Amino acid sequence: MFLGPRRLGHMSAGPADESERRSGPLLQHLARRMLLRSESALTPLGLRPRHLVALTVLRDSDGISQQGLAGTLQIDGTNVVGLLNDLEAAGLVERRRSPEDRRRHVVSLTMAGTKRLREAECALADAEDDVLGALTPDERDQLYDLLRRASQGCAPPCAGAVEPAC
Amino acid sequence: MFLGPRRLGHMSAGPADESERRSGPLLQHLARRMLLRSESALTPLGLRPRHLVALTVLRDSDGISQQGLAGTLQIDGTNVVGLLNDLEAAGLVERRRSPEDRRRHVVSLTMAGTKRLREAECALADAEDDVLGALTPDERDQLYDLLRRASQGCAPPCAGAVEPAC
DNA sequence: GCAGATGGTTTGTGTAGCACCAACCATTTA
DNA sequence: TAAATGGTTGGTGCTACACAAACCATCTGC
Repeated sequence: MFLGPRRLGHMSAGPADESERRSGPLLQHLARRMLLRSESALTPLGLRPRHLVALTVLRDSDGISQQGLAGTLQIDGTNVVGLLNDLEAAGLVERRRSPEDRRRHVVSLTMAGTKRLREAECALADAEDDVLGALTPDERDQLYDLLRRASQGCAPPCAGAVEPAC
Repeated sequence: MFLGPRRLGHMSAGPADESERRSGPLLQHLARRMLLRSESALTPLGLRPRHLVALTVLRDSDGISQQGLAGTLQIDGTNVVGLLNDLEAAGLVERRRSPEDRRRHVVSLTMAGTKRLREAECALADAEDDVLGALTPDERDQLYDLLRRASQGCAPPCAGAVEPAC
């Protein structure tokens, strides 16, 4: 395919120049399409897409506090409680009190959680084929790496911090 | 469905070596982070993130029917009506009756819509810096291209674009 | 021509996933 | 000991949808 990115031409195929190539809307679009397909694929596993997001984040931030998780997921702390209640009731995550500060809960994946996450990822194969069908396997791999790096990049510095200045 | 194991990696964290590298949850995670930041950035332009998604899709599928748009955005037709009402009231899109089938509305960006979309994309710069800060400019470019290609590839078959390439 | 299907619109109802508030306990810090 | 903090619970409200019903204009097949 000739996909001439960022060439200013007569036809308005895409953003006019390179300064406006924003991933945000595309991210949202594809995420929605993926979300809809994920729901049905995850139902047999007793999970919802947001649970999977949490598990995925937890795999990369094991031992995070609930506040840290709230910061990474960018959802209110009270909703994190409910989310973790679900996951803990299913035996997929574990809340232990932090030895350093016994007010804190240290959240981590259990064996069952790791296993379930892997199963869920397998179950998402069809959804991904559907939504990312236009990409070659190699490109999907590339995409995954980029998303993962971006995702990790926005967690560690402020994962457990209270400072909103990051 | 038989899924062979992927190639072995040396990465420590993340999916186990043979695990499936699914972009879905990451996509959703990053889309949410982007969404939250986009909202405030778009408010001064009188737009909401979903409007921007629609405009972005329209730029690539100009002359699509409302049903086609509903299919691409994967939202119910009745909600497309409301979405387009917003955008048309703002003068950003245009609904014309299709000459071939006068039941249809052919939707396209107006000049103002194209311009506003570009402005919005500029306004999203900060949000993107924030969410994709871990990626180099080059990688962001790469990401954009992948997302865009995936997004274009998942248009419903013969959705009714101007150029019926199929 | 006519019946039925189709594209779009309106209205109205329901729901999921959140935010946000207030009260509370356990614990840490000043 | 008082105040701040991490987490929990219960409650309210909002937004972005899905979904259904009724409707008009138009197209299609007989």
